[in-house]
Amino acid sequence: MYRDIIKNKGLSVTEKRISILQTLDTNTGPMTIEMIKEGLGVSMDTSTIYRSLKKLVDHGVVYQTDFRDGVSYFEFQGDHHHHHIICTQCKARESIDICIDHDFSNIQMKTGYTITNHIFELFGLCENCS
Amino acid sequence: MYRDIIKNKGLSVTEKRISILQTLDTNTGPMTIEMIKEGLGVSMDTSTIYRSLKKLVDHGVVYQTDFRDGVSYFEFQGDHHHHHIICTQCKARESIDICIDHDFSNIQMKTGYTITNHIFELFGLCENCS
DNA sequence: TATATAAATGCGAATATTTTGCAAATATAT
DNA sequence: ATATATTTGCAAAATATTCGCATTTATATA
Repeated sequence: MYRDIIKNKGLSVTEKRISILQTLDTNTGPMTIEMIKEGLGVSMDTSTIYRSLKKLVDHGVVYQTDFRDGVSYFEFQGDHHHHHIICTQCKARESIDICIDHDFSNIQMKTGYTITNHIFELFGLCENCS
Repeated sequence: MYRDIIKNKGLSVTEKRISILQTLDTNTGPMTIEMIKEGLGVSMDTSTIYRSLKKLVDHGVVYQTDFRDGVSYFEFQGDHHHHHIICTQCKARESIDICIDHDFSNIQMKTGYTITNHIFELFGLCENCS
């Protein structure tokens, strides 16, 4: 339940935030703010979407990523999340089901940080563009 | 030699590009476009810096990353490059000398992509902000 | 359940990074 | 040395993202 996910992170539970999570979870693949705004049933101010997502990302509920095309992308992150590979020429994009080591406890120890989320993306040339 | 690095990637060798690489290599830590512009001895148009960096990044000569503060960061990438951990609250940032598996040959096989570069960054709360 | 405090939201506008088109200059290949 | 392809500067435009403030909504405590 989205309500619980939000609550368990110590965040305020609002209808807006639930809607955002639902929208991300329903759609497959990363969404931009614009896409989320359209995907939502309800009307929501853009700044609200930005602010909500920032909280959700910082608490590891949503995966935020960057495909270097000038916009941020967001994806619901249940227990898993996946990464992507992007063609720097034609901008094609695929999900990859790997496979970086997500155990960051060493780094937490060394740095003293509490790690809540991360970004990992691969770039290159797709088969056609190679 | 910067000249050779550029040439070996099949890119045109220009004084501008050499200067950019030199600037990145001289300074320690990730630089924004603004920082690069100031760090350069010579005058260079902003769009030239952007365009040059795009090429250098796409060919794996420069590491481009995103700390989610609205600007892109660039770092010279010799044989190594390093990743970072960023505090989502106070924006503090440290380098980490790990340690993700940089052997992407499996993924290249599976996807057919030729991987030229990637991004990997950790986010969380630093000791003070925890 | 009612009340006080804290946090989230909408609105409007501002900020500033990044991109683009075109002509001139420079690099590359033959 | 010449022709072709690429890069650069200039100036302007596009647009994602952020911010302040008043209002509404959520949370915690009695």
